[in-house]
Amino acid sequence: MSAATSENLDLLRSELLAWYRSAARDLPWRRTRDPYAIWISEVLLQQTQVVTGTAYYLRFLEAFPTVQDLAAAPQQAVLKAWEGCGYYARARNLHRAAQEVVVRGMPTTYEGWLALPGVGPYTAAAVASIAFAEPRAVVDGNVRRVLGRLHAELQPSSAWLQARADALLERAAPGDWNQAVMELGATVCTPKKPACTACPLRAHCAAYASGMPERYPAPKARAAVKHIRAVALLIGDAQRLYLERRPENSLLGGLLGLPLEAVGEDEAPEAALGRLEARLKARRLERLGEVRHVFTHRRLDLEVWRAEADLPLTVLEAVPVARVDAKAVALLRAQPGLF
DNA sequence: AACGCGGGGTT
DNA sequence: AACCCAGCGTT
Repeated sequence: MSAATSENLDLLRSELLAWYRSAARDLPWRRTRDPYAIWISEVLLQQTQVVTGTAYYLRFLEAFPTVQDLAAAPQQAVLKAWEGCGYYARARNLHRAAQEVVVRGMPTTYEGWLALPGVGPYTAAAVASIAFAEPRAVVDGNVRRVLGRLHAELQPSSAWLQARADALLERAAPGDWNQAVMELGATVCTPKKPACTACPLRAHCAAYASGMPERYPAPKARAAVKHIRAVALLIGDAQRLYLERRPENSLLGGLLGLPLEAVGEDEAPEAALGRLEARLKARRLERLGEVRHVFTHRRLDLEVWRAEADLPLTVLEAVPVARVDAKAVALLRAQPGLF
């Protein structure tokens, strides 16, 4: 009954592939063989669910149909196309990588892809297998769950996972195989209430045999969400605002956004507000309100003030703006009698 | 090895 | 509110 017995491997592979070929969702990146398009899809889907990533994929490819288009675009335009999708370092790395590809040519191997910025083991294996039929096993969150359950492993290490994935890989059809395992994890072998009765692998699955498939693998421990406070100044109006580039290695680093000042532990917001005014030579007008925004790893309570200062304004529509900034700007539009 | 990173979906 | 999502780069 275990997937570890080698006599079952051929059967397991053919059963999963047959299931995939009949049950696979019709996703846009499965309708192309263009390595560029497949690469874009894989980067977009890093820590982003398929349903969300699909819209961005179509929008991004429309804006930048070829790697030459992407390489030639200003970084600002690339970030604009990425707006709202999060993890903006992905967009910056993608842009840099496109410029490398235009100079040196598109990689055709796992090692070649791995050398590009923003391409790690997962993405390199995905592109190499799907676009170039190289036998490389992917390991992502879906694969982790499927393999963890197949072997009833509570805490699969990344080395263990890669070894199991390598051993299972259908080398004759690596692209379909990799997608098949992920598809199973996304649609059948789900985190909660897995649809084991619909699973082509249940006869091989140790977690299913245990009667409690949901227990495998155990949830990863997560860091507690930190609560932080900051003040922001809105200088300008809802169309044109003063924005500054946040330092790299900070929250929303490298992105244009409202000028912010962190409120220290045991500090009054007033103190941070004073620092912000001094730095920008700005004068506060009125307090517009407070915005609460939850990131993955922290919760930001942002006190928003309208202010005046002699600073260059940016047309908001032309630049990418993170959600938390958009929320703050929305306070302007909600303010009665201002405009 | 652990942490930081954004937003959104599901339960 | 907890947990997860077609991870990667930095430290």
